[in-house]
Amino acid sequence: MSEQLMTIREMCDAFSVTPRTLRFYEARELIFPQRRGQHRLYDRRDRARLTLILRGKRFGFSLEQIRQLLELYEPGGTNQTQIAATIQIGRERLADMERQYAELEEAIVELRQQLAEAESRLPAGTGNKISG
Amino acid sequence: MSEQLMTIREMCDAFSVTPRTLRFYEARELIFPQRRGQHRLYDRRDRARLTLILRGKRFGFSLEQIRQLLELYEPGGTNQTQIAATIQIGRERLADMERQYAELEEAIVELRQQLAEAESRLPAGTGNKISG
DNA sequence: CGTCTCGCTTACGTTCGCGTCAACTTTCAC
DNA sequence: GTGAAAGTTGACGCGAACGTAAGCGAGACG
Repeated sequence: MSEQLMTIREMCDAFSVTPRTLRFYEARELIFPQRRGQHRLYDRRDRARLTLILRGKRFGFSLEQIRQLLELYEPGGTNQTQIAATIQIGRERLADMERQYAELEEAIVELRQQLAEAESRLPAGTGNKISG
Repeated sequence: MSEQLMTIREMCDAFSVTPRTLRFYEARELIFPQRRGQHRLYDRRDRARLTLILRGKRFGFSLEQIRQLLELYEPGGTNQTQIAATIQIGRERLADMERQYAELEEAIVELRQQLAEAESRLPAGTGNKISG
């Protein structure tokens, strides 16, 4: 039971995606489910990758960028040059994310200020639902 | 000179966008440059809005979401219902951003770990540039 | 045996965010 | 004035990331 294979429908329900999406990711070589005959079967690795894919998307990365990143999580080849290249890509994504992190914090602070200001223009208790 | 009007080209150079982009944002009602005859002129407000637009995009928001958010930064109408609705949208975006912030931190930690692990598979000093 | 459901592939359609002409007008330097 | 540069409005095009419909097996069920 360490493998726990899932059908495409089970995957869709678990991750809230459509079959089309999973097949699309496979076509773009982001996941590689095994086949039982014609049918796809997804194992733990596939689920881990899908988790990373969906997360990457939420951060605004393209599927191609995510595909490259995924190589970091799979010790694909032992080729030194290849590994170094993958690491380089990982560093760039990391830098992106750190920039985004800092900027996001700033934006959150600003938005909170604007919200507070806007709320002050409303009479007390006008559709406000902060607690409860 | 408190207004400091800029032409479309100056805006493009300042924000690294194309004229097409600025006209597109205007068509979508995200910015409202004044006109001198036919030509557009951008003031401080327009620049502030553009800054917010580009920032919002980096966080993965759609232009429509950004447009709605921008109303927060402009005390547009005094209609209470309208203001309350805008605030509601602002709260939702803020929640999005806070979720994203937390998730981003987690992803950064994970990616750092993966990078460290991958780097350990390389002989020391193979294209590595950590301290520059 | 028929038919239902699930999944497969192929292929065209769609939305978003612009890029890229094309054809004009406006402005500015000289 | 004249010509080049800069700006304008359509209109069509494009890549990314899927949606959607068509049509074809393969099993399960009664």
